[in-house]
Amino acid sequence: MTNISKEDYLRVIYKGIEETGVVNPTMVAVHLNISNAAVTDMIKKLKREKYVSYNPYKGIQLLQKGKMEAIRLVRRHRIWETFLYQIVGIPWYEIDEEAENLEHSSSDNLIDHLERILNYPEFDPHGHPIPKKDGKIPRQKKCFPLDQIKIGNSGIIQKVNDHSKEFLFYLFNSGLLIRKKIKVIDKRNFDGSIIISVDNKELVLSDKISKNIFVEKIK
Amino acid sequence: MTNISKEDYLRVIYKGIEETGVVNPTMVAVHLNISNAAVTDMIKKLKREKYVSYNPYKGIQLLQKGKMEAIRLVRRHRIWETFLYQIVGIPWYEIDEEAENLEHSSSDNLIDHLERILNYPEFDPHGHPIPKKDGKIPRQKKCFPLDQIKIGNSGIIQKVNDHSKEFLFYLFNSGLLIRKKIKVIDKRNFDGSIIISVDNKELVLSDKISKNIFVEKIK
DNA sequence: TAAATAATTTAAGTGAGCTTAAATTAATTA
DNA sequence: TAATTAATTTAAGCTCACTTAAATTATTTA
Repeated sequence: MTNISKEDYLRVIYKGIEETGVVNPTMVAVHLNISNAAVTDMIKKLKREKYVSYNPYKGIQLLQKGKMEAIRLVRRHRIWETFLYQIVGIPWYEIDEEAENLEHSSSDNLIDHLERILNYPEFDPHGHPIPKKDGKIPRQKKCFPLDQIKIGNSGIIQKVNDHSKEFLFYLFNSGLLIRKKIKVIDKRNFDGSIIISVDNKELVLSDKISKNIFVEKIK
Repeated sequence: MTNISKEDYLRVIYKGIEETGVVNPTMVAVHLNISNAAVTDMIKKLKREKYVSYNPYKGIQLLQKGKMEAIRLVRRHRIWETFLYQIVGIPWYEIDEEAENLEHSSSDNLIDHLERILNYPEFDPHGHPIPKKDGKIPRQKKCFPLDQIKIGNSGIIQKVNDHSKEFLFYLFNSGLLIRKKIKVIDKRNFDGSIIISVDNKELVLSDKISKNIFVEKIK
């Protein structure tokens, strides 16, 4: 048994919209690693309770109530990540899974305390904005997935979109950290991989990796 | 639905034994606020999985496996309480309920980090010992419930056994904190209440209150 | 020691959140 | 546009952790 909560569904829907603009039940099922039938059930419930609107084949939308809940959860998650990283000293590539556990079991009051201790940070260690208590989301720098940067151009890593331990551990060991400057040296069209330089070293990145690294363009 | 976990049962059994020496299903049901029948079910399961031994009307015992699990949970709980109090700044009378949420969703690794930050504390803010990683429990000062202290004698508050917000809030506002020195001025036999002095003020405490305050005797 | 009381167990049932398999519906492609 | 493919829903069923009510068993008390 998995026992995923309503909150998890809302978070996945929210992040799906944030990242790809549209979310359908299959995407939710894949992300939560459950059957489509289970998602159908839960969407019915979320719809009945006015968290989402939904039309088959047209995608799921968050209604006011659902968006608020999702943002509250995302806030809790990202504040925990920042706290675990900055105060507790958990490594960058482990904070996501710890935060995922804690986010469901912390009161708003506790989260506000953590935020104060951190001095009201605007971004988490992966570069994602931390929603304020009132739901406002800090403005992000305009940035692009690394695979869209042209040969010869440079950028600063501002965000990573995949939070799996393996992916982040790889980036960590390659020195591909937030705020690092990189330059695109070459691209291989046949497999989409990309050659970049960081810290005067050259690295070959698969398209799967480069699609999940977001950089701010610089001259 | 309440959905109390196996861990909660073990914790209640452990603390029951710690405090009164013996635990039966009814006590567990009362503490967890569920029906006796639910406890019967779970005890069957805990027994089958070798966490506890049990004979009707004879009480529940923790087996090695169950004791280890319970101690692990108690450790997590008390380290969180200490962390929330010392590092996060949550008030004394609120840490128990926050910790109760967090204790189920933190890895051993996270707990070890918190313990290090706290410099390996031996007691939590309520005066209870924090089990070490290896399961060892720090030695406590010999102490007695306040209602057993004789008139004219003094003591130092070392532990409180009721962690409810209302109880602790009352103690907090009366200045009855851990390490405080108190003296028993008088007792009323007809209702078991007791008059003590703390910080040069006199207080009347019901027997329900004084039974939950543990003091170390001093001359 | 029999009756009263208290503790415990059994029985039947509920709701949440899943599962798989089959059926339906929509979108895409030949 | 018909056939194929993909997305979605329905149906039936499972487990878990509860519930209440009734039955049983042990302990206590008169």
